Amino acid sequence: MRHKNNEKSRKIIAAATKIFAKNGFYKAKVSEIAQEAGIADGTIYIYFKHKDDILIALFEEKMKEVLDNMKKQINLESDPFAKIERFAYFHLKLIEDNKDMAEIIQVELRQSSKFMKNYQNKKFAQYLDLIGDIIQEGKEKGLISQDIIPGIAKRAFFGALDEMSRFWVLSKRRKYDIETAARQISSYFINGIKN
Amino acid sequence: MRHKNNEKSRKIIAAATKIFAKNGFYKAKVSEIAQEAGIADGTIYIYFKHKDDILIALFEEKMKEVLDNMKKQINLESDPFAKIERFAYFHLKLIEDNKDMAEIIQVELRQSSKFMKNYQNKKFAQYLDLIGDIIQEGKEKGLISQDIIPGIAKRAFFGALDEMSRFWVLSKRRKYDIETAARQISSYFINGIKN
DNA sequence: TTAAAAAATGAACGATTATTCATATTAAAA
DNA sequence: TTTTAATATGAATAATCGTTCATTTTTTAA
Repeated sequence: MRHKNNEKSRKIIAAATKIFAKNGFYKAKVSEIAQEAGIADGTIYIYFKHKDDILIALFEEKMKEVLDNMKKQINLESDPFAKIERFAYFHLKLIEDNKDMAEIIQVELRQSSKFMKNYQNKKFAQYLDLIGDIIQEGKEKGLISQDIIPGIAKRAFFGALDEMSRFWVLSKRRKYDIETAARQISSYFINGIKN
Repeated sequence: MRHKNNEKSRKIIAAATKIFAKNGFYKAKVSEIAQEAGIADGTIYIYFKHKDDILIALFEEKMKEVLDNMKKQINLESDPFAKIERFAYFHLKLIEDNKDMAEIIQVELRQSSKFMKNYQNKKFAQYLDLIGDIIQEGKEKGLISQDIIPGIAKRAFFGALDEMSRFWVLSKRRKYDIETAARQISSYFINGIKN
C-alpha cells in the first residue's frame, strides 16, 4: 500500500469536480460523489473530514496545476507584452479544456471567502500576481506607463478574461474563438497601458 | 388595502437582501428572513411560492433599479468616451452604496444560470448592452477602431469593473478609492480601443 | 498460514429546514 | 354591529442528507 491514499483522494476529487460542476456545491450530495467515484459513502469520510474539505482540496489541487502551467507558459516569452498575450490565450484555453473545473472556479470560488471563512485563497492571489509581476516588469523596462497601478491593472485584466470565460461556461455554444478573444482582450489592455 | 401587497413583498425582499448577503442563498433560512422582516414564517409563502422565488424577485427589482439609474447617468454625456468613464464610476459607486446587493449579485448571480435554469437574466444582458451600444456608437463616429468586436469588448470592460468590485466586496477595507479605480480602468479601456 | 492492522462498507441516526395548514386576527362590506 | 373575506400566524410535518460506526473485507507483517 504505497500511495494508495493519494490515489483515492484524487479519485474522490475527480468525482467531486464532476458533481459540483453539475449543480453547484450545495446541491451536490456526498452520496452522488461516492457513486461517481465508485466507492461507499462512508469511505469519503476516511479521506475528508467534511464535505467542505473536498471543495478546499479540489481548489488546492487544481489551482496548483493551473499556476504551475501558467508560470511555464509565461516564461517562454521575455517581452512583457508577449507574456500578457500568452497569459490571455492560455487562460482561455484552460477554461475550454477543463469545463468542469472552470465551472466550479467560476461559481464556487466566488463564494469561497464566505463559505470557507478561514481559508485564504493564496493560490488565486498568486495567480493574479503573475499578471502584477509582468506589469511591474514592464514599468521597470519603461514599456508601461508609470501611472499604471499594478494592483488595479492586474484585476482589470484578469476580470476581462474571467468575464469572457463565464460567458463561455454558461452559454451553450461559443460565439468567438479563443484566439480571437485572447488577441482582442490582450490588445485592448496592452494598448491601454503602454507608454 | 391598496398596495399593501407590494409593500410587504418589498419588505421581504429587503430582509432577504440582508440575509442572503450574510451567508449566501443556501445557508439563509426562510425563518431568518421572516424574523428580519418582522413577520411569521408562513407569511412569506403568501407572497412567494418558494425560497427560490425570493431570489428571482430580488434580482428583478434591484436590476431594474440599477439599469434605470445607469441609463440616466450615461445620457448625461454625449461623448462615447465620457460615457464609458461615467459608467465605470457609477458602477463602482453603486457597489459601494449597496454592499449587500452587490454581494448577492457578485455571488448568487453567478449561480443563476445553474440555479434558475429557466430564468433568463435579461436585465443583466441589457446592462451589458449599455456598454455594447456605447462602443457601437463610438465605432460609427470613427472614434473607436473598426477592429473592436463589441461583444467581446463589452464583456472585457464589465469584467474589469466587476473584478474590482469583487475585490472590494470580499475584502474588509478598500485599498483604492473609487475615483482612482474608475479612472484607471476606463483609461486602460479607452486607450485600448480608440482609433 | 495466521494474526493484526488498515481500509472499506452502507444501513441507521440525528439534525436541519422548507413548506403546509388549521386556527386566529384584522379589514372590508353589508 | 354582524358577516364575510383577506391576511397572518407558527407549530407540526415530511423530506433530505451529512455523518457515524459496528461490521466486513483486504492488506501487511510475523
